[in-house]
Amino acid sequence: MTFDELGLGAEVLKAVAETGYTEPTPIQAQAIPFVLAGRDVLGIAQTGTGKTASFTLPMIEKLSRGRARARMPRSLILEPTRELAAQVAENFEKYGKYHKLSMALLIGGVSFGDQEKKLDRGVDVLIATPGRLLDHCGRGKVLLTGVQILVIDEADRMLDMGFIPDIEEICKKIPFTRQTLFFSATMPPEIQRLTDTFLQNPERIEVSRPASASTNITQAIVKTTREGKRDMLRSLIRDENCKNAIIFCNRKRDVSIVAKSLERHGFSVGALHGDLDQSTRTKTLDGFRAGTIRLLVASDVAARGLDIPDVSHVFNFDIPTHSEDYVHRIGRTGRAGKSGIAYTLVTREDGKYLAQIEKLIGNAVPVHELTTAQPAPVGEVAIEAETAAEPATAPERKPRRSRAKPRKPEPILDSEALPPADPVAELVAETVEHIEHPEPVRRHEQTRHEQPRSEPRQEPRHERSRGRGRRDDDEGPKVLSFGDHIPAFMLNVVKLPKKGAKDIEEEEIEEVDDAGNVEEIDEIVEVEAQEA
DNA sequence: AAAAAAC
Repeated sequence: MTFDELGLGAEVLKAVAETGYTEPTPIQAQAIPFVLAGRDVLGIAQTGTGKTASFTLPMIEKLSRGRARARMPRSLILEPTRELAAQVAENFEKYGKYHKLSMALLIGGVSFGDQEKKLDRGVDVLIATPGRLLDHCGRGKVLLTGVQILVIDEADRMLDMGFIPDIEEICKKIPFTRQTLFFSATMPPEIQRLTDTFLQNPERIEVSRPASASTNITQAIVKTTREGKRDMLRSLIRDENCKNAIIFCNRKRDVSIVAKSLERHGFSVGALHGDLDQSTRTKTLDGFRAGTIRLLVASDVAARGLDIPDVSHVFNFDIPTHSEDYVHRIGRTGRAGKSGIAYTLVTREDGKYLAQIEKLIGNAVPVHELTTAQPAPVGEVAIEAETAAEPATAPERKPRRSRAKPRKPEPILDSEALPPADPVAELVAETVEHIEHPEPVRRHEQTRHEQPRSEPRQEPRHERSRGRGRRDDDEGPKVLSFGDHIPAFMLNVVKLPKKGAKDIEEEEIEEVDDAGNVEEIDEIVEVEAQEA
């Protein structure tokens, strides 16, 4: 089967040929003729199956006839994340290079000005995330009554993210005479219901999963402890001689911390999550694609759909708590016919998540043992930043002002240089730890204000906004309904037992120490809270 | 339990 047989025009075929693709993927082969024929399509497929081109190619073909009018786009593609939207836009540019199609990318986090200018000039293809599109609609800058082709991509993810009401609102603005292409990786009942209302007599096309739990991705779990994760990660990165890697964390805060930690250890690293400003997100992703950033520490914003052809490794710094996400995350490697390696750090608290993952993929994930206990000398490790030799790559430490507790001195020996610990003794120690402190309470806000402070410091906003924890010497939250007076009972804070509290405080400091600079981490968290 | 998406 070749692309010529699908009914696409010469210009599109030329653009496809120039990218080097000769053979359509199953979803392309099946969907393209139906899209060209004007049929609604329900595509059940994940990214990595060539799904994007299965709608962009025939859309370019269809839109090549006709002209756009101001503020009335002729087609609309909805994507759940900004990065995916940008990726689809690139796809259009690549395959539409021999057509004069105008395109606008409407995503949040960037200025309205350019987007409005493009809309005014009239666009053939509008690619958008729901929030920003509705914003433009509300401002009267775009009319959807001229949309002839609507694409709803990654529908199940839109559902996960709570976008369905937005999608329904957007669909109401588009005439029924449109052609609708609807893509989803899975078909939960809620999505099924949507297809019944959005689609008319659709052609259902289902393609098998791309190499998810299959041959070209080698998977393994690596046993570690919560405290030992960053050490273990570095050992793995060195051990594996990674070309590049995506490192997934479950929380945005941990993305920042792990990225800082790796940076401090001289690695070439970038961080990606939804609270970073869009220009940083774009720059980081471009840098990773181009190879100037070798390690990408990311939240699940990068778990699905991102198409980076050449990712050698995926590390799950945190095991995903939703087993579906595991498949998506590891699917960022082993793409475009390449092989990939996916390691998941697992602690003893993660057992049930691992069980769910193994159930989903249908087999047990083997345990990986480190092959070296020695840290590689910095200069010899390819993946570490070229500038790693000069310790200036580590961010300069600002003096700590927010904590009275003195820093723990740097250990003389890197922990990796120590002989491997006796696993049995370790397990016993962990178990004892666990029995002594059965609840790993992490409410450090409450422990912090027991520490004397050298100078008053404003509580980071995320702590204030959550309303728990309060220092005796600050003003406290303003509660409007009580004026400035706050009844005493509202200021009661449940005190943790002294011993437990101390342990937690120490753990927090250690964590942040390794990550680099206490102040900086606090600032990051604060900035994130403000942006959220 | 968390992430994502609008100012």
